[in-house]
Amino acid sequence: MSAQSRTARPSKVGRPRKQARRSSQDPKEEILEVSAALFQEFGFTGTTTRQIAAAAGLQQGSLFHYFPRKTEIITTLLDRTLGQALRFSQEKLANFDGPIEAQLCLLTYRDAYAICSSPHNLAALWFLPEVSEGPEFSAYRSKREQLRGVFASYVEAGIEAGVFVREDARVLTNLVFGLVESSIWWFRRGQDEPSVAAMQICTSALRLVLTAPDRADQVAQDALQDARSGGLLDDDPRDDHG
Amino acid sequence: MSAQSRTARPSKVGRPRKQARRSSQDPKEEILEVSAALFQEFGFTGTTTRQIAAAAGLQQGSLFHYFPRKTEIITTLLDRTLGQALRFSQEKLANFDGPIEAQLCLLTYRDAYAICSSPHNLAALWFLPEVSEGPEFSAYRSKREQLRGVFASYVEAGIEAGVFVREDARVLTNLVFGLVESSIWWFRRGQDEPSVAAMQICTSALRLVLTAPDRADQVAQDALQDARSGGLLDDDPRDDHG
DNA sequence: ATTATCTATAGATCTATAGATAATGC
DNA sequence: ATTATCTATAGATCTATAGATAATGC
Repeated sequence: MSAQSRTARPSKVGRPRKQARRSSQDPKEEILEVSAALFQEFGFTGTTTRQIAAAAGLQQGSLFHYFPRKTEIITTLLDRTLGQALRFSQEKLANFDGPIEAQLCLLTYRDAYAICSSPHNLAALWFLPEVSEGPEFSAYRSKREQLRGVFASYVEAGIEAGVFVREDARVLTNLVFGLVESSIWWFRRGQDEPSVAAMQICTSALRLVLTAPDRADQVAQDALQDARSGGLLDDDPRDDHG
Repeated sequence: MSAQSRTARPSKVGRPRKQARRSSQDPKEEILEVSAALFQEFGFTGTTTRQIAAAAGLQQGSLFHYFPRKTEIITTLLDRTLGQALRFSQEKLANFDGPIEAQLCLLTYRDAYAICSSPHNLAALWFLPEVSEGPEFSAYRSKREQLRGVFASYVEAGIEAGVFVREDARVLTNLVFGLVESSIWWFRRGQDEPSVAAMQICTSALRLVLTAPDRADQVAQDALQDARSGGLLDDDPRDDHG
């Protein structure tokens, strides 16, 4: 999380590795990266510390120099996934005074973009059974529920204003949230373009909620142009939702 | 799968259990049920045969009388999840000659209903990392891809006919499929009503794809009424998609 | 002296098997 | 005799720790 922990620093001190390093990355970062990939392939319990160590180029026991327990690897990853998304909605979006449909558009765009542009599909970690059910992760889950709550508040405001369809707000929120998160499963990293996918998702979300759904395309285009010229989408949204 | 395997038959023969049975269900069924629940809580690798046995009221070793290996428990469950959904689209829906939007409506309704009405949220098993990535499950995955293919063919036909929006067919398919499957994560068994949720989902799907999205509600209502009077939705869609 | 690694291993699992046991059925 | 169960255990893990080792830095 700290700026320092992300920088590459191939330390010279310490006993040399059995197998020479290939990557000149911070070992801790490398462990996190390979773990993210392995967790998605084998699950959390299904991934062994031996596998992680091998993928990161260490011996099994050496892993514990960086993470005292296996669980801390995944909690570190989870910690990184929602911070910016929440900050965006609370700091930037809250001060953006466009119509409610433009606000929901930006929220969905931003979140979808974050999911799609994250290099290791970190958002998928929330769907690991251990994470979505285990008591040791409930603090992380409530952070995610907070994000869903932001979606809910915008959906409710839109219904209230008569701009969104008068349907069950909870279901409507979940459909929008589900639409955004579906990109976790179909977006192809390296082949698809995050900004294109995010635009398709945000337009689709508007078609779902607007009482005048044919306006969706226009609303989405205008909202994004507005936001861009207002500097609302300036910062790189990477390392956001995952 | 066979009719017989689902019937309750509390056998009198054999050594009595250490803990007397509570349920008078077929033990094999009981094992499948508790396993489904445990897999969702702890994952496949994260669920031990000891946990399963305990939940089913047996000793750990006795489990292997019913399933020679742990993997066969989950493959049996997966086997049950897509059969009817595929059969519906291939046999019934293929012979239904309504407009393309009505056909997609019925497909989404039927699939969403199956997901929501399944007692143990079996559709969630597809999202277990071991299942969605492991080579030993690729045969099961391709069955699921077949279902996605059915969705794709309807979406493509609708675009071709000019009734659906001219967007990337692959993305549009995935958004619709994602919308349907999102119910896996938000539908509350026992609280929400499957038919209500399925109707909301199918209407929303139409709003996503139709060039005239304001027609969505009307199209969905008409399509379902038509299908019901035509006997298309007669059979109980339980034990379908999961 | 400090650090990053290695090696070896304790202790706790976990799956699956072998063989005993206690019912019913014939 | 057949069946469904139990008990005990082999063999293969898996996480985490302890202590040795091989670098750099002072």
